[in-house]
Amino acid sequence: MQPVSLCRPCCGSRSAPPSCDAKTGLPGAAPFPTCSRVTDSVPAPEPGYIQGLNPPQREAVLTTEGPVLVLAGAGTGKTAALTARLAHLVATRRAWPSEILAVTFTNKAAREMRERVGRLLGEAVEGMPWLGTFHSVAARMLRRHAELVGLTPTFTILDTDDQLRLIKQILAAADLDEKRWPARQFAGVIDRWKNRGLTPADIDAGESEQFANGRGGELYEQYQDRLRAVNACDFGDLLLHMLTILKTHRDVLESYQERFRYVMVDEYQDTNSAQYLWLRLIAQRRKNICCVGDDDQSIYSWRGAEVANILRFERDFPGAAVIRLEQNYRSTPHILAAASGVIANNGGRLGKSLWTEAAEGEKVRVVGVWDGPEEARRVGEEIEAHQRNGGGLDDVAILVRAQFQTREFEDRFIAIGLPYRIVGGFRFYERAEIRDALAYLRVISQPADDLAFERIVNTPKRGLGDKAVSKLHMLARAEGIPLTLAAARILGTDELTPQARRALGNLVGDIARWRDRMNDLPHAELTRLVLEESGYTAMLQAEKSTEADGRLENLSELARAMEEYENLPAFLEHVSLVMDNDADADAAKVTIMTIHAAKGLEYGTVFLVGWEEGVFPSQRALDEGGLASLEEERRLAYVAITRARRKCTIVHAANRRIYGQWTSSIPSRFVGELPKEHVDAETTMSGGESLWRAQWSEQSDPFAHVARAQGRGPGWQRAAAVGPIPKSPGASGRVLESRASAVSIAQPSRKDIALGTRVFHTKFGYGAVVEIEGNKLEIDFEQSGRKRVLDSFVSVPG
DNA sequence: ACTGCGTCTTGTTGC
DNA sequence: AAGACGCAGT
Repeated sequence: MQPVSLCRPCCGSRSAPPSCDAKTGLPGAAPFPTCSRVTDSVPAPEPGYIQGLNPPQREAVLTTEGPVLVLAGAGTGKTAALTARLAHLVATRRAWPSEILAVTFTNKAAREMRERVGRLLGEAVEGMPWLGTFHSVAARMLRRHAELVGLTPTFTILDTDDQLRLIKQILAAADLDEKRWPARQFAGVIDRWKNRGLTPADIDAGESEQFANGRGGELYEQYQDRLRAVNACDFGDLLLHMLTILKTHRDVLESYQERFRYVMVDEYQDTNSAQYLWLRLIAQRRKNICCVGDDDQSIYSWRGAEVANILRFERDFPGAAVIRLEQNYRSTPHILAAASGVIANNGGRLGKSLWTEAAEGEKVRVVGVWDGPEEARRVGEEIEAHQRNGGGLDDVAILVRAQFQTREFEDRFIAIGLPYRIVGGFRFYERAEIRDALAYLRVISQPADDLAFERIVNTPKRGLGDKAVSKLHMLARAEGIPLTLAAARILGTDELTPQARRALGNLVGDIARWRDRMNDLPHAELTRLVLEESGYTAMLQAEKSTEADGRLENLSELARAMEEYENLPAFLEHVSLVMDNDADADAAKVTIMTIHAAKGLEYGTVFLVGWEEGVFPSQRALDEGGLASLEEERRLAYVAITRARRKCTIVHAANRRIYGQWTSSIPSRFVGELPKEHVDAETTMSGGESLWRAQWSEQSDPFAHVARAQGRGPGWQRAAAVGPIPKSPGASGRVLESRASAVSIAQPSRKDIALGTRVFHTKFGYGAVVEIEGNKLEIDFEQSGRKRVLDSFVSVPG
């Protein structure tokens, strides 16, 4: 290991650099062990993967030994640096591709990295078996050691749906009221435990209190037992089980510590505790771990991500080199400044200042529209204009906060014939027919998969209802065998009605036959055969609706997709881990997706829609998460803006239908946080300004005079201001409440109000405070009953 | 055992 | 508003 090419790691400048540290100005940057060898004045030719990298990027690539934290702002060429680093490690023979662990969060990111490394190195990437998402890498490891946690290597990975059904069964068996203790909630509790790396044994009484009056731990254990019994894992288990194995089996841990000479982690700010512990165990020995991340882009705390992991990296890995990538290659200065202006409102950041050499470009536009449909119309028109100017659709994206917002755009784009693609949404593999088909395949390849069996036992209808299935369950539980086996055995008894017995007999026979054919029939063919013989296709054909036609099409699409995989298990693995499905990525289309899904991507033209209080930031974040979740929403805004290369348009609507109710809304506070000098605001509703004015009439809008004095539409000013809601025709009391909670975080709560305080409200009169939640009060009014109001609207008579 | 109807709840983000 | 769920009817 003595590559000559490494001898010029310092910034790559032609003249001998003074020192790396001086150049980057970074304290604690690890010295390059090879620097001293730069002696001659004839530099070796620079490898291709280094060319075009800026000094800090080079440093990130060439600082191979020891812990490295790369703080990479949005659009700073993080992936370029990461892939070059990978290429470098391989090209200089520091490690074989199979000796590098490289984890990302999304399959997209993993795929991209694989492709780029491939391009840098030629064919050499063939074997990068350990490049993938946390979950796919963990699954791969777990399959090798499954028996250490009581599974077989063919275990199934359950999706949320299966998981929920299993939990429901357990809660029902425990005789818990499903209303009082919803399965969803318990799923959340389990998830959080697993994210934190806690097994049932780690749940103490306090933790256990989180569910069912302290029975949480016990139920968690039952759930895990049940999973093991059906030879299955949920997502959290992939990591948790591996963690358990690494902790309890020294030999396994050491083999991985030995194997992985280098560890690289993308999007480090998104790691949860389990992932963090897993990484730390593996990297502990060699300490060659390079984490890349951006605390400002941490947007997955709801999934257990701990920003703390990145904030404390230097403490975890003493002597870590910290490298900042701050030159942005993506966006115009206006866009960058807008994003920076918003994110500057957050506290506790590591701090980075992005800069760019790009030409100034256009300011960020803020557009106010009347309502949701008009928003879609406006965006549609602008995209058509963009097309007329020769712009391509592939370079345009519409980013929404939540999935439900895509609907409006979909409707509109269908109407005007604008090609679009919705990323995420109703994912292919989550559709009922696909899940049914997969369940058949799971039953065939995995005899213990009870959940799959339950799913298909009566789909299509074959007269096996609840009664028959519960008898099966009883037998299975009594004998401790999987349902498929119980089914075969129950046929020999007279437990079932003759009709049910015949139906079940057929099914059992079918499954046995299909299993036999698994080896001689290509799996795609097998799928077609199963769908045909099970009567599933017939069932859909009988429906004769356009919907059913679509489903049939989906099924043949499924069979086609399978052909690309080596065998059935490989395909099933792919399905359980892969969420994105790019069926027809070829045609030029506008992309509609959530901001979360857009992380890591970039587009020339970006529309950020629905920037209204309650939508973005989302009402839920405002209600439950306090400041922390508001800041996460703000980071989301930062991610959103920084997706744009040249053109960023932010849209907010004055009225929107949410959960079936028309709601009038004020612009998002994030709109108000955009630095004015980088923004062009316009309020172009089809009704013109007058309509806006009429709506937000002065008499009911105490801020109208402020707005007018500023010469802007009132909504604009209100983004930052906090006040009562103007009455609009559709506005109801409920709107007022939700608005109140929307702004509550910005205000400190009052000191002069306590439970029982008698207060006065200009509209509702006198009443007593019965509940205080931050600055929201619940007041029992003498005249008008109980209401929730903001404390700033009441006075204490005295 | 299945179907249709009415009632109820429940509403983000995704590996 | 939409989907899940429970109930009664066939």
